[in-house]
Amino acid sequence: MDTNDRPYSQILARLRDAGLRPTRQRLALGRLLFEAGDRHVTAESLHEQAVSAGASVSLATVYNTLHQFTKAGLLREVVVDSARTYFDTNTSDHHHFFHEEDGSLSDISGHAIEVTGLPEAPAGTDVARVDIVVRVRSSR
Amino acid sequence: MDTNDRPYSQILARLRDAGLRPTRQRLALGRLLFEAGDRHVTAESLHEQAVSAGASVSLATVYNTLHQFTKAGLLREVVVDSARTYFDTNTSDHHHFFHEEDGSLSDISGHAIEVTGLPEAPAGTDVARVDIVVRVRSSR
DNA sequence: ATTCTCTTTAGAAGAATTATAAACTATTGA
DNA sequence: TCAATAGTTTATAATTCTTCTAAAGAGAAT
Ligand SMILES: [Mn+2]
Ligand SMILES: [Mn+2]
Ligand SMILES: [Zn+2]
Ligand SMILES: [Zn+2]
Repeated sequence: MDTNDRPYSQILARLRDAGLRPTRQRLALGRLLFEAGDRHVTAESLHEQAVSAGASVSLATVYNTLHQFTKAGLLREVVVDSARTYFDTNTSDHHHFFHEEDGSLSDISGHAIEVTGLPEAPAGTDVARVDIVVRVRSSR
Repeated sequence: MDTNDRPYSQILARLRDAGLRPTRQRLALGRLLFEAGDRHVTAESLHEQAVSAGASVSLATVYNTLHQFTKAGLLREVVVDSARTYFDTNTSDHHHFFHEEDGSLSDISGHAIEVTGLPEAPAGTDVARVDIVVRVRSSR
């Protein structure tokens, strides 16, 4: 009943709502993902963090969990690099700065953004999403 | 001196300007890429097309050539799918519709597009490019 | 022609991701 | 409580895309 119970129970509730059993692994990954504000992770980076935080979880489970969380709407995928998949804990409408040099992402709120001049979607198709990626590099 | 000489010599000139020897393989790939209007290819798709057009070229050479052409400014990469790399013969400022179902791309001219509300690039960085991907799906 | 440099290629290797199937664990309900 | 059940984890193999290696081949220069 101390203040540390809240995060746990929030994550428990998220797992419950998603129909996922609150296993040791999912709780550990859920805490890493959702207790620290918005995050952009790859399977490898989250696995490393979990292991170095003392959680015993396999890379296969990290992949499974990221995909399950994504299907449950707790995460979304961000495509910015054809070499690896990023997962984003911010599921609201937003866009990204992508640092090509170190592979890091930062959010651009979707509220202020407006795109004008887009043609209609090709005949027979509907727009699923509009993604904007601003690729940046260190100046000098 | 017939009309078929023009495309060849255009591609020869492009290779020459890029400092690339006009080998049988580069000419064949260059013709497939540049004689048919704007194209979006993957290494695999271009290799298949080359082979079925009777050109004898290895997949490794297709990868090499796509990267060399990109470095020379004849192609650009488009990141829309974390599973494979697309190369685009349209090197002008433009954006894309991406059909997630069949992996096809189509161009959105950059001229008409305007994005408002973008924050400044993070401190110490410069914008290298802004990419807009409109993900579409078949309606119904 | 000879030589030099660049290019191609088969095959190995690398990296990210997914599949398999056996061991494990949470949940259920006797 | 305690099986029985269904869901989960994981080591390991497999897959896919891409890059590397090093030897053979081909264009360019002399
Ligand atoms: Mn995936
Ligand atoms: Mn590449
Ligand atoms: Zn984000
Ligand atoms: Zn294009």
